[in-house]
Amino acid sequence: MLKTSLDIDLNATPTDHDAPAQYQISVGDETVAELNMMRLENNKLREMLTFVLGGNFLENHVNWPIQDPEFLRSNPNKRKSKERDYECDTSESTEHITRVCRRVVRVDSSDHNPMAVKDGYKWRKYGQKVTKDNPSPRAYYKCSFPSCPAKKKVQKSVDDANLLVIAYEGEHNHQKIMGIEEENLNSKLDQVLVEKVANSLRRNPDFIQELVEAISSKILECNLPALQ
DNA sequence: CGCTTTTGACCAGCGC
DNA sequence: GCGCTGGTCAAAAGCG
Repeated sequence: MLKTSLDIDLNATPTDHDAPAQYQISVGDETVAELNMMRLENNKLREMLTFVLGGNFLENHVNWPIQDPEFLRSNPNKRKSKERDYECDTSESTEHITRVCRRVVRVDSSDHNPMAVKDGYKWRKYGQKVTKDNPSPRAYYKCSFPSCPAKKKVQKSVDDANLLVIAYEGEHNHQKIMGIEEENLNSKLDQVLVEKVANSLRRNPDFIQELVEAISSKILECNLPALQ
């Protein structure tokens, strides 16, 4: 039976890809040399993929909301009993309730400016306070748009200084001010980056050759048991 | 000059 | 009532 899927284990060491004892077959010296060459090329390809997929290459281009233990701890708003915390809840209620939507944003350790986190709106800082449960000061922002009630609170996470905890309160009564252009620009920059890398790899005959040989050797490797 | 940031003072809710 | 705490105000300073 032929295998049609191709699985590449990037975490595996080169020896992991050596054929298990039950799959080993006797071949001539010339074929053994070719297989060794393929293994070397496979290793090269594996290193290239590890470089592209690993580290901060992709991570630095993404800010993603994640679950943070700090969010899961209850943090009741003691001041105003009518306000209730929502985790991005969009449910309707007849009672006027200020909606609070929290998110955690991972920021680069070299850039701790909360305003570096672009969310599409223009904010004006109106206060800062050191809270009891967190040594990092909490900053208070209001939306700069006239008569817009939206606010946000920004504070570093207790557990990880590279995490910013942002609590949005209230809803914007206007369209995004400046973020649309920036988000489009970032998206276009990412697309351009991906296209450049892809074009660069496509133009590199060595890469194409290595890719073809790696895939063919992998297919060969997978088919060997079936041929037995 | 206009806008933003900083920062101390003030206000209000809650627990004891 | 009092103290603690979080949230807001507003004047001064900073910046482009």
